[in-house]
Amino acid sequence: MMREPGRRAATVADVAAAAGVSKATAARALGAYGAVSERVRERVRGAADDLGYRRNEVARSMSTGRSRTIGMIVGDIENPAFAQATRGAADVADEAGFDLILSNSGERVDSERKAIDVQLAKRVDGLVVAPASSSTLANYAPIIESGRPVAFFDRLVHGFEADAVIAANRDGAARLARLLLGFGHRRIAFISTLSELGDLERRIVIGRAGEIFFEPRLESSAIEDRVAGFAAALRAAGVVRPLEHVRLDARTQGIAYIVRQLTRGPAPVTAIVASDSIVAIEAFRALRESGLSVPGDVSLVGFDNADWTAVSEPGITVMSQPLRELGATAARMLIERIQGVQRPATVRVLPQELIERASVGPASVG
Amino acid sequence: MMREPGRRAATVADVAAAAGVSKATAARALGAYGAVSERVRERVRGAADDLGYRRNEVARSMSTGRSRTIGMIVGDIENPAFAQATRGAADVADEAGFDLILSNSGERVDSERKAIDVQLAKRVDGLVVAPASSSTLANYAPIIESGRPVAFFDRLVHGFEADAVIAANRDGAARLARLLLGFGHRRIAFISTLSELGDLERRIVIGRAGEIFFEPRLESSAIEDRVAGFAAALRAAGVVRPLEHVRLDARTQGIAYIVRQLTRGPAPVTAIVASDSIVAIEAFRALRESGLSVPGDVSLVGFDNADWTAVSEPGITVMSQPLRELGATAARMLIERIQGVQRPATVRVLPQELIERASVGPASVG
DNA sequence: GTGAAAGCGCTAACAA
DNA sequence: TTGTTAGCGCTTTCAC
Repeated sequence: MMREPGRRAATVADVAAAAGVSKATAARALGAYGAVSERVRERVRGAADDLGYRRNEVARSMSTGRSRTIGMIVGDIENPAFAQATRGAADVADEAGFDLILSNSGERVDSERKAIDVQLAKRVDGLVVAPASSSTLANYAPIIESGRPVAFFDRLVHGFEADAVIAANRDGAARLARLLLGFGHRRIAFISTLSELGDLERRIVIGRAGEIFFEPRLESSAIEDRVAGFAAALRAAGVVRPLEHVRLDARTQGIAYIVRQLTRGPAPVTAIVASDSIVAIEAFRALRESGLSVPGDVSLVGFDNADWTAVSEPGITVMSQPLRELGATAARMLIERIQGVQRPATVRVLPQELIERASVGPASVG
Repeated sequence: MMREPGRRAATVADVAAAAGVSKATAARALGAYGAVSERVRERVRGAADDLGYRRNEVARSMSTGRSRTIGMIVGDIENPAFAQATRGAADVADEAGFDLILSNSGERVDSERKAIDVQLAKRVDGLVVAPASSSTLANYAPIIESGRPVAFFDRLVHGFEADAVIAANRDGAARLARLLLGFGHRRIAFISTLSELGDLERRIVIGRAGEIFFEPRLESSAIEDRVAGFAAALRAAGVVRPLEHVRLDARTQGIAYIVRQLTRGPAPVTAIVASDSIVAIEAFRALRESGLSVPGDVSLVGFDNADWTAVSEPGITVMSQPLRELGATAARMLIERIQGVQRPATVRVLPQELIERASVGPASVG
């Protein structure tokens, strides 16, 4: 039914009056809760249609304390990886009757905190977040205080008891490294735009099973796992200083600059592992502009099976991430919690898949 | 201040009590409206901090009728083009202190209607939407009835008086076509996954200035404009049946199939215009798999300057869309409306930019 | 099965 | 400048 813009929207009270019943009865009929007789229900529904009634979800949230909305915070929507994860979460949410409020953290801890505050203020029923920092527990404390659940995805928050779903980054990175080692590479670079710089060598810790990790932890648990897997594979192959060519926080200097630097000098790297598809594409361009051929002069592999990696020349060998599943699983775990399922905090680890293309070749002699 | 999860959240009333003032005064101090003395403000703020008070936006929306939230509905977040537009809108919204609720329409009219209903029920202050159909006015009527503003982006809704921002598609398509014509192409295909099939030839209308349009209109105004610009350029160059190789709704048959079909037979096309980067990448792969070289056998151009188009071999010549600006401008227009600016509905048209790469060559003889 | 009334947490009109 | 009071539209006891 057409209603003039500006006229006050119909409320349950209006519908109740039109149907000749009480507000409570009308609300019950409209909200599909409580018990209403068939006849009354129909009468109310009819009146609602006539008046063009649409439920005010704000008022409903107000009285129930629940909003049927989940908040999602990603590093950057524009990054296709996050876009896919968002899609995965959105589909699950939609299926379960939840809406999604989306925010960008820009991978900045303070923006993330603000985003969390805002979403909490909106009384989202729970949050799905790709933590901007794996070591800033303080950002997530307000969520717990609010009594609402949270599910992390893509990265963990060290020492924070919560549901999370991540990819098998350590294993994936190790497989990528072994692939390169198998082609005779020894000087292999690892480049990421995330996580802080610093004296990685001094922070490395070898566990009793020979596993490698860092203390204190890196900013992003995903990068930490990748670097650890990468380093462990190199070390297992006898490379003495596996961290020598690791470059984190690459945005500061610029990926192109770093690539140039790494591929020059007396002992240039012969292979590069790019920590995501954005690093990969920039590295790929930088190599090209330096007149270096892939894989002739330098082999290049990356994470994320971005669409361009299939059509570039050569195609890029990548460790594909279960992006949609990451988002979908996080949303699913969160919704379970919202619906009251009780179980200890769980971390799910999803496998990665190696997609071999043509960007890896034998190490050039040098 | 740490609060045990589960304990009731502090409200203005609690803060007021703790600060020894009335609820109204506390609310004024907290909400930064009305007049409060400096001393009282500080006392209230202090009490709020102690109690870990965080404002309940739902309650605020309830009483103000405004939610500081704008709804955005896109065809598919996973499509990088929408992801960029979303980013543009999100940044503007954020800057202006608004949040964004995001929904996918999946380019389906009924899903879109549901999404609009839900967002309206959430009492968003306004909507930014990429209409799933340029001719289904009914979907947007509820927005007007609700008294809330809407801004369309990327596509228009014919006959619907509202703010909108689109790209100069007609011009862009014509430029792309002229580029190909200049290389001697005459049999040029245009492929899109959107808009319905049907007897395009019979629907074409030539205006008195010689301009081309369709009656009834196509499902997507963007595609309509692109086809019209494309056809007009071909016709101006003396191509008798400019619509002969136009293929819409390509998802049904599959892009690969269509490409194979178009490039075979006695009079194969020598060039393809892909209506977006997803069509382009699939067409590119199909050509490759058919053993056809680009641009040797077939030239390929597209819309959207997707990242892969710069690293594929050859690089793809594209008409770049002002995606971020499309989203940002729509959000800006919407927020102006929300803030009460009065002006007639406006349609902004943003220019497209030709990025020439290596996917266009002389028409192969045949 | 239905109704009356209270209340969610905030803002806003009015009074002091 | 501050306080009192009355809602916003819905859900939810508690009676009947």
